[in-house]
Amino acid sequence: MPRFFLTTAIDYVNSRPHLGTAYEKITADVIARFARMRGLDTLFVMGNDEHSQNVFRKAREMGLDPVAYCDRMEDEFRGVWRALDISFDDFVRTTEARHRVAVERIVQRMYEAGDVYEGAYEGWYCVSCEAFKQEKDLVEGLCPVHRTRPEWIREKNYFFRLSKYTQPLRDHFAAHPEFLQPDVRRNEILRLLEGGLEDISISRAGQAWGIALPFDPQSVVYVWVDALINYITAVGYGQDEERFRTWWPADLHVIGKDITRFHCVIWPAMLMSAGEALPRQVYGHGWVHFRGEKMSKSLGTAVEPLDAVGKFGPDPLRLFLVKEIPYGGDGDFSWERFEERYNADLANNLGNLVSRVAAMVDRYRGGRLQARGGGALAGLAASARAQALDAMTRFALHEAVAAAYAVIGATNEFIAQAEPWVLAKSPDKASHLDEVLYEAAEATRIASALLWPVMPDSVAEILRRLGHPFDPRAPRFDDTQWIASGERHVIKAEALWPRLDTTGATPVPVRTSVTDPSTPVPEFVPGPAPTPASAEQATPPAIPAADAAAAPATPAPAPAAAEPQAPTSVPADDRLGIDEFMRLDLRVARVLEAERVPKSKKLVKMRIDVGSEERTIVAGIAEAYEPEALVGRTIAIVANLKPAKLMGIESNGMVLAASPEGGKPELLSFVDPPAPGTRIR
RNA sequence: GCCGGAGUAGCUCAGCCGGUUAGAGCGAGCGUCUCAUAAGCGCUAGGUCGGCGGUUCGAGUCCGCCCUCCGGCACCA
Repeated sequence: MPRFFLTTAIDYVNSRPHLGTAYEKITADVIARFARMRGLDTLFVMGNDEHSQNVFRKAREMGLDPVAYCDRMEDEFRGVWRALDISFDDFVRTTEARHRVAVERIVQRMYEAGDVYEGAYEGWYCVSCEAFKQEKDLVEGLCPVHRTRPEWIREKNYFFRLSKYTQPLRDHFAAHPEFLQPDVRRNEILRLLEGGLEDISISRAGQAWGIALPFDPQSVVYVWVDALINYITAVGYGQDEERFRTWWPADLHVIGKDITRFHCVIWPAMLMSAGEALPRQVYGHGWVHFRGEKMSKSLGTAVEPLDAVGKFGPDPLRLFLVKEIPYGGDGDFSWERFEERYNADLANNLGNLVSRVAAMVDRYRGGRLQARGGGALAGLAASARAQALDAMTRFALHEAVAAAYAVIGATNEFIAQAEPWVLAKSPDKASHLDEVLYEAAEATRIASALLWPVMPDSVAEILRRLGHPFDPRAPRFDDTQWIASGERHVIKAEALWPRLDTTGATPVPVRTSVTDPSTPVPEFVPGPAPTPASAEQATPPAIPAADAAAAPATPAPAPAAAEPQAPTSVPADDRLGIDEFMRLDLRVARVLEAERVPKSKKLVKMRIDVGSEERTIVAGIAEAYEPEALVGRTIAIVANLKPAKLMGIESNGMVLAASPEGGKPELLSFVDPPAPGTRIR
């Protein structure tokens, strides 16, 4: 039997699952279920990413053994996946023994291939980001993302010769245009490859939480690298050769668009180095925004999927996410929109159709129907079936759903035209009524069956009512064909999806989840599988030796920015002493001249008066301020910063401005401007 | 700034290799049946297809320039 092996990104355990994470799992689940329907021997794997320093820390804070903490989180994740009806077959935890074996094996192979070499790294390291920072990445000596002081570390690192695989990767992309989809993401990677790749660090020294390098037990595999390997762990790499040969390479890695680089550059290069085949395809889905905004836990907009699921079960949410968001692009979720779609798609259309068909068959024929060939609707159902199949092979999940809905709409029209209630009044139309009823029922059944991968539970119920249930454990795509023989016993039952009152008079049962204040916001969320919604505009932390080209390929803990920690809740041990604060030389300054830095988007070069002297300072505020408007203005600066070059201009100091997440900076200003040079403290 | 994508009815979007009166769904308005969850069905949107110019017998549909938005990268010290 043909096989189909797909995976989703594994999740960073410190960050609870939310709508964005759920979206990835749901769409992957739809793909997996469809594959099973088509008779493919399907293996669908997910998992948790646990070897993060933050996980270790968090566990300690809670007074737990790290593994015990991860056990707890696993339960939580599994609980959510269960509630969402995600049919994964295996769940890989990176702390499992089988994963350690796989990691050791592939790293050893890479080492033996001569692709791993020893080097030293010295520099800043932000524990929260779990990434190296270059001096230029720091703001006021702090990690720009976490506002925490990075550690200066000096350690032995092992590097992977990623550079060596630049050309092989280019060739692979050229030979396999389908390797990375959708095209937008593919273009980005192609461009990255054009620029060439740099080697990357794949280890950390002096840490216990992680998997030791087989050739140097003092070092641990860098968490991002560790995480990617889960895909082969799942199929027995290093443990069960036969199983591995049976399933690898994976047919599809479903991931968020922010981590395409890891999956389309680093991961394939690792596999090439180890002499293994590359996954056939990687699909980078988009984000699910909330009311047009990126989701943010601290803003209370990280929608808890369970909120929707709690009231309606998983299917309405699953349908919404799959039907409303063209797969591959970003989408938007709002409760208003959700309710609108619920009423239109489920209550008014599919649900009502099932009700009216069942009611008529029950009333006019005692629930009995004789199967027979169909008319125009049968033709439409057949073409919808073909369209759905075609759409699914392109991962155009929304199109597949639309095809099924075309049949639902047509069936409603058909009923209105045929007017079974009129036929029922004339005994001589009995035969015609039989035909009409069956045609409507069968078209409804087919449309529903096509939706099974999206709404497995609801569809199973619909099929039961329509008298031709299929085994939910072994649904068959063949069942979406018109059945012309046999007898049906149709069951009339209560409404599947009662209409929601959206007039506003009645509070809707669903609500927006606001992060439970008692739940500490995770410090940070790296992990190879940052959830889409949480991966906002984070700055990819650089891996040592990696800059220009490689930096982008660096495991960018995008989520960092996604979880803007409540600014007030600074961990106690990260607070500063007054002496430390006093080291900052904050001064009042006056802008003498200001001009935009040519060819830059946000830089403004200013000549400022700091009382004792004049100096040049460059600030990234061009998007918020016109240079002319700055002249004469009194601002606040950090005066004792080391000089830095920006676009070739040396900047001596930094202007202070409020910088909202994703918004424009607002300069600090004074109601009654003090003299330039005045100390601020 | 560079690269890529997008800009079509109130909303969300289809419109392939250029060709009759530019479409769908939702919302809204009107009408209507009554099997059904006050659901369904029908009709209604007169939209400069972002703007300007060009190619062509003919252009949302191709070319050039411009504007706006999004994403990635390059500078947010």
